[in-house]
Amino acid sequence: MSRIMAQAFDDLNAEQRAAVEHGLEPLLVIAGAGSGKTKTLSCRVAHLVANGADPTRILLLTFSRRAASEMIARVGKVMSGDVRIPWAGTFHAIGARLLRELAPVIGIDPEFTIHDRSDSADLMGMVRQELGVATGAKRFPMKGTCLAIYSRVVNADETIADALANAFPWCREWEAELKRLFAAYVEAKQKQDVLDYDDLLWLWAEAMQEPALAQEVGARFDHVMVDEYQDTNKLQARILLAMKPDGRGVTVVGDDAQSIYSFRAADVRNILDFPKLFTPDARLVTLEQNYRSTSPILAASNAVIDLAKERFTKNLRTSRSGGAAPQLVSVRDEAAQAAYIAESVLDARERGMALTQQAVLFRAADFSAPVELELAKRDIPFVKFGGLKFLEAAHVKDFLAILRWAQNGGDRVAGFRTLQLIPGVGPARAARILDAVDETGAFGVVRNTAPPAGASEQWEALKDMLAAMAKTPAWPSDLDLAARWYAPMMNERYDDARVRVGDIEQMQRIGATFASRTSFLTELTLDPPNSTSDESGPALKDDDYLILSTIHSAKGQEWKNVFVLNVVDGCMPSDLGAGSTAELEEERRLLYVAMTRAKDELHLITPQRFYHTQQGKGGDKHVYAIRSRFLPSDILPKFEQTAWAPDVGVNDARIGAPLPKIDLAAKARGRFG
DNA sequence: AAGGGCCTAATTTTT
DNA sequence: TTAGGCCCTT
Repeated sequence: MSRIMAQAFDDLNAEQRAAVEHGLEPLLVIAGAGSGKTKTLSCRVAHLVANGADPTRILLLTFSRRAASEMIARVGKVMSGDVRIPWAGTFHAIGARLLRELAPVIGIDPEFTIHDRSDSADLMGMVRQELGVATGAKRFPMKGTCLAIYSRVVNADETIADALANAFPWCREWEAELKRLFAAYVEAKQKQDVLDYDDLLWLWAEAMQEPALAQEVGARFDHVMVDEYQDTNKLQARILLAMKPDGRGVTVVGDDAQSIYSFRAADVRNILDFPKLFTPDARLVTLEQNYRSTSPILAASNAVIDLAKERFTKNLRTSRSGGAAPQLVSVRDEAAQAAYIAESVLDARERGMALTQQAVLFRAADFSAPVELELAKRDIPFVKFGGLKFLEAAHVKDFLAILRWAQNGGDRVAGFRTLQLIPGVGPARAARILDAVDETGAFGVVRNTAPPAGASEQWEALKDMLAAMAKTPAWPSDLDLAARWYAPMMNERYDDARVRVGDIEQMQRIGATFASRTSFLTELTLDPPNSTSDESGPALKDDDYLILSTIHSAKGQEWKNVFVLNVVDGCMPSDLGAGSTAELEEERRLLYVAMTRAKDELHLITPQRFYHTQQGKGGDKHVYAIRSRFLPSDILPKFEQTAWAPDVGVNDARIGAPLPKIDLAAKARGRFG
């Protein structure tokens, strides 16, 4: 046993040690925020390996990509030398890997392409159009909504009727049409050798219904560990149980107080009901000692989660006494909020706290826009996580579509997009061309099609490019071929082509690090660049930078100094999430997750007014916001309430104006009563 | 059949 | 504000 490992083991508390040293029987670890969950899990892996377990026969499943990389890094750190866990990743990534391997047995093409959310929505849109379901007088759900419903049906293992009733009640009248639509969507995917995210789980689960396959796959792994189990859905639970019916070697870890993904059909019952799945019950170990936050921060967080309707875990305790109470900061508006953050961050920096030890968290990705502006103005470097935009940009999608279509000529979404880049080719002609695709793929069909009038040059170029790509799958030179073909079209289409060219170059750089076209396209879909720093290159990585993150993306992370934006009703809870009780409770847990990220200092910020976005420059139309309902007055003593205003001056006439007196309580009653 | 222009409705969180 | 859908012109 290495010294690092011995050290890590010595630091374990009794509960952590129990989890680490537990044997083969099924094990559930309820691990509260900051209770050393990752440490416990990685020590358990190290302990198993030290006692003779084969690392290649351990399967580590996580919910998010970020959790996966964190876990892999920690396991590597705790274990001596260069022990690697080759089977570690998200459910989706592991699913993709297994399915490529199992493809011949389960009747799918091993070269399948994976569609991301927007590709899937596009295909759904095409099918929706063909089926003509949307022609009536009443509005049929939009393509994105259709996909969301489909996804719910698959992930929650529900019927369409139940999914509609549970999550999309306003679409209930369309049940029959949706059923037809989904049937056609599934057929389209199969015809095109395309899988969507849901297929990665569903096909895996279905393959495991075949006992021989389940036995074969299950027997590959002596240990299966699942992190963030509270965020798994019914389908994922089904996969786990099919692989390990008796639960031997299974460890699941999670915290029901941090369940925040029910919009993705995550079902907290998975973790709550886990022990009873087995006879005898699975062993339950509870970690309630928090090592992260100071006691005032933890007390405030506990107070927030205490108000939850339903609780299964007890309050956390900490030994980190002392420290300041969390701040509840009232500011005039979002601009002042941004200024407050910039100044506080710099102030903390002066006190010796690195920017990477500080984070700004928010409910929705665009809340951070004013903060980003302010930070840019003051030259404070930052990296933003969540709200991924890079792959959503039209030019990036175009570029990837070219590569995808070359890879899989049957991929209609990719072909449709690529073909329409050519002047004179619209939806109808593109569809006609795609209908003629056979086993000769994209190159074959282009070769056999007459060029559209007036675009023979581009058509020839397309043919040459596809020919070159088809000849020898030469990676990464395919990237250059695609970029060179696309460049003139980008200039035609976009006024800001110069900026976009930079993105394409970035894609080329990223792509060049992959071994093959297949692995590039697969990885990019399953693990898209999730921070804006990924765009601006690795240079920033060495520097000190502030973290901006959605709360969802912040899960599992911790920082010394945490700012939470817009802790007002309408933002937290989000107006959109305040419908049902269940949604509201999830919003509450979201605030809890945000607060428990903080180690030493925590600031909840409440801007008093939000300006209307549709108005001229000097416009003063605004609405008043009230403190989040998750912070009722009786828990306010857990906070230090302050008001903050920026120094007067600097070309903003609004700053420094006297505040009007308003009855916010009355406003609140009027708004929701 | 393509493409531009206008109107309308939706608007979060992630694999 | 913007993305998507629909209609009208070329």
